[in-house]
Amino acid sequence: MRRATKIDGRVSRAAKARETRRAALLQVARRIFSQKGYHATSIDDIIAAAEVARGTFYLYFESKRAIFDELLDELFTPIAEVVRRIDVSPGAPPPHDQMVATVDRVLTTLVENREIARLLLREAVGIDADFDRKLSDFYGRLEALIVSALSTGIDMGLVRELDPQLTARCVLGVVKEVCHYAFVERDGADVDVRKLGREMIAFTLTGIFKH
Amino acid sequence: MRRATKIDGRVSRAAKARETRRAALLQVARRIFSQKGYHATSIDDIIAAAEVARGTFYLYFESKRAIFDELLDELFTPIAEVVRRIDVSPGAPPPHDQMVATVDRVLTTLVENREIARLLLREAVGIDADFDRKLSDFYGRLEALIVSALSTGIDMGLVRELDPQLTARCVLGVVKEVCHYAFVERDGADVDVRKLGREMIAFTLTGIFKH
Amino acid sequence: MRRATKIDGRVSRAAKARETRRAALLQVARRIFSQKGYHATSIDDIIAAAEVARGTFYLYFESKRAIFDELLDELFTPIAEVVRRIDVSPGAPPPHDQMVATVDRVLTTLVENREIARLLLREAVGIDADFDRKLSDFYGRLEALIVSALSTGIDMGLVRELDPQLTARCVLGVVKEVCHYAFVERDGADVDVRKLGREMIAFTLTGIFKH
Amino acid sequence: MRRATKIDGRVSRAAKARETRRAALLQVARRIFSQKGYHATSIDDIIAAAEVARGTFYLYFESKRAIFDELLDELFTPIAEVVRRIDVSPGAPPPHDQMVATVDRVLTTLVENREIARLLLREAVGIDADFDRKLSDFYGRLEALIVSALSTGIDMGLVRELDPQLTARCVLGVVKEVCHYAFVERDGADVDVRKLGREMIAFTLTGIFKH
DNA sequence: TATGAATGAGCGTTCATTCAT
DNA sequence: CATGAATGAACGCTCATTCAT
Repeated sequence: MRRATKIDGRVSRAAKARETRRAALLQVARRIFSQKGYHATSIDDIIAAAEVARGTFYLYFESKRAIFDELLDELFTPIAEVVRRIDVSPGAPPPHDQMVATVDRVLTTLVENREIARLLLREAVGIDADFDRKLSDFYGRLEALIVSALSTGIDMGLVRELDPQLTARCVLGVVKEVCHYAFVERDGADVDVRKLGREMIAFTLTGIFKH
Repeated sequence: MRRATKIDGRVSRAAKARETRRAALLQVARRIFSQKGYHATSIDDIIAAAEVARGTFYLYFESKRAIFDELLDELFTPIAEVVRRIDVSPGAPPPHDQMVATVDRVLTTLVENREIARLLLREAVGIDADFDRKLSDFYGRLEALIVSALSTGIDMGLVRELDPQLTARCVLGVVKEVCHYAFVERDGADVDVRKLGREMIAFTLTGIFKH
Repeated sequence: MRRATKIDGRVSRAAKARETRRAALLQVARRIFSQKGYHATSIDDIIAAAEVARGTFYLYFESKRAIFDELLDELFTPIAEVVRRIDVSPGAPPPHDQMVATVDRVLTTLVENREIARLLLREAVGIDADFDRKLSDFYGRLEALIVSALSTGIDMGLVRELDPQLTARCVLGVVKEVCHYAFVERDGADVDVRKLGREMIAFTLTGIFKH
Repeated sequence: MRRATKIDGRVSRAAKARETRRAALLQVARRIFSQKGYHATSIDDIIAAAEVARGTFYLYFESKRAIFDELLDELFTPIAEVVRRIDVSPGAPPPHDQMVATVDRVLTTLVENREIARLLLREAVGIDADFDRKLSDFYGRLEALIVSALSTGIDMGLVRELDPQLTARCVLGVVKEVCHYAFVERDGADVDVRKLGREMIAFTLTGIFKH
C-alpha cells in the first residue's frame, strides 16, 4: 500500500507538474497570440517566452494550430454554457430579465477572458478551412439560440414579426462589433460592462427611434 | 500621318493588351484571395491560375500586398462614394428615404463585388500593421458618418437619447454581420438585397420589440 | 549612281544613327556603372537613363557583361598605347624623362576617363572568371613593361639589384592605390595630377628615406 | 553532483558539437567565397559543400553577409592586433627593426589566413554600402598608422620631406599589391615571406635607384 | 530597327515540425 | 520527460535575357 501510494504520489505529482507546464505554455501562448495574432506569432515566440525547449512544446501540443484551438475553446466553452442557461420553460424568469442577465454574463465572461476574446474577435478567419468551420459552428450555435428566443418572443407577442434568422444575425453583429470595440480596439481594461450591456440591449430591443 | 495612326494603333493595342492582362491577374487574384484568404494564397497560386510566369506578375503589381490592396480598393472606393452622397442640407430628401437608398446602394455595391466583399469581411486583420490601419480607417470613416447622422437625429428629436459612438458601432455591427451572412457564408448569389435592407433598417430603427 | 548615292547616304546615315545610339548607351552605362558598380547596376538602370527600350539594348550589346567589357576597353586601349611608347632604343630620351612623361600621360589618361578609371579600380574582381582573366591580362602587360624597364635600368647601372618582378608589382601597387585615392575616394575632379605624379615618382625612385 | 556532472558533460559536448558545425560552415564558406567571390557564392553552394540543410545554415549565421563579415574579421582582428603593437615610446626597439618585424608578422598572418586574404584583397568593394564602409575603415586605420609613422620619421630627420598622406597610400599600395600577387594570383602556398618582406621594405625605404 | 511584354531560373530567408540524445 | 540541433518545403521577389510584333 505504501508503495502504491508512493507511486500514486509520484504519478500524481508528475501529472501535476505536467499540468503546470501545459498551463504555463497556454498562458504564454494566450498572451502572445492575443498581442500579435495567429500568423505573426511563431513557435519561437512562445517557447522563448515560456523558457521551454522547442521539442517540449510538441510534447504538450500537437501543433501551433492545436494550442490555438485549445485557447479558443477556453472561451467557447463558458460562453456556450452561459448562453445555454436561457430558460424558456413556463414559470421561468421574465424574458427581459433573462436577456439582461445573459448579456451581462456573456460580457463578464469576455472581460474575464479578454485575451482570448481579442483572439476570437480579431482572427475571425483565414487560418484554415478547419478553423473557419469551427468558428462558424460556434457562431451557428449562438445564432440558433437567438433564433429560438426570437421565435418564442414572436409567439408570445412580445417581439414584432421579423425574420428570426436574419435578425439573429443582426443581434450577433451588434454583440460582436461592440465587443470588438471594447476588447480589441480599446485595451478592454477600463470597459464599463454595465453601460455596454445597457446600450446594446436598448438598441436591440427598441432601435434608435424615439417612440 | 499614316505612320502616326499606325503607331497610335499599336500603342493603344499594346496598352489594351496590358490592361487585359492586368485585369486577368486581378480577376484571378480576386477569386483566389476570396477563396483562401490572404495568407493562404501564394503568388504561385495566382500565377498558376493566370497561366503567367512569375516575373510577369511583378510586371503588373509591385507585390502581393499591392494587388491585395488594389482589390480592396475596388470596394472601398465605390462604398465610400455611395456613402458620401448622403445629403443633410435643408431641402434634401427625408432622412428615412436617404437611409433606405444608401443601404440599398451599399448592398448593391457589395453584391456586385461579392468576392471582394468576402475578402473585406473575412480578412478582418492580421495581414500587417499597415493594412490594419487601412481597414480601421475605412471603418472609422463609416462610423464617423453614422455618429454624425445619429447626432443630427437626436438634435431633430427623431432619435432617442443614446450614446452615438457606441450605437454607431451597433449599426456597423449589424451591417457587417448581415453582409457576412449574405456574402461569405452564402454564396452571395441569390441574395434578396431588398429584403436584407428592409430587415436591417427595421432592426436598426425599431429594434425587435413590438411597439 | 544617284540611287547608289542615295542608298549609301541612307546606309551611312543609318550607320551613323546606330553609332550615335551605341555611344549614348555607352555613355549612360559608363556613368551608372561608375556610380553604382557592376553588380548594383541593372539593365533597367541603363535603359531607363538612356530612354531606350529593353530589347534595344540587346540590339547593341550582347549582354551586361559585354557593355562593361567594352567600357573598360576604352581605358585599356589608350593606357596600353601610352605605355607602349616607352623607348629603350639607344638615342632615346633619358629614362627619367620618359618615366616622368609616361606617368604624366597615364595619369592624364585616367583623369580624362575618370568614370572608367573608377570602374577599373573598384571592380577589381569578382564579376566572373573571364573578366578576372581579362583584368589580370591587362595588369600583366603593364607589369611586363615595368619589369623590362627595371631590367634595363639594372643593366645600365641606374637601378639597384632588385627582384624586377616583385618590384614591378610594388610600382603597380603604388600607381593603383594612388589612383584609387584620387579617382575613387575623392571625386577625381580637383586632382593635382602633377603633384600626384611627382610624389609617386619620388617614392618609386628614392623611397621614403632621406639620403 | 553526479547529475550535474552528467549535465555539464552533455552541455559541453553539445556546445562542442555546435562549435564544430559552426567551424565547418565557416571553413566551407571561407573556401568557396575565396574561390568565387561574394556575389558568385550562393547559400546553396555553401550548404551543399557543407552537406547541411538550408535551415541549418541560418541556425549558425544570421545571413550571408553575416558569415562573410565574420570571415573577414578573422583577418581584420589579428592584423589590427599586429599593427597595434608598434611601439613609439622612448627606449623602444629601433624603428627599422620594428618595421621589419611588423611586416613580417603581417605577412605571416596573411599566409596563415590565405583564403581570407584572397577574399579581402579581391572583394575590394561593391558588396554593399555597409561593407564598403567597413573596408575603408580598416584601410583607413592602417593608413593613419603609416601617416603617423612617416610624420614621426620626418620629425626625427630619418624620412625626407614628403606628403605623408599620399605616401602612406603608396606604402599601402605596395603592401596590397604584393599581397595580391602572393596570395591571390599565386596560391599563396610557396610564398617566401622573408623575401617578400625584404623587397617591400627595401622598395619602400630606398626606392629603385642605386644610391 | 525598335519595342516592351514575357520569361523563369535563381536568390536569400523563414519557420513548423522531427528526432537523436 | 526534456532538449535543441536539424530539417526542407515554401515563400516573396529580382533581373538578365528573349522574341513576337
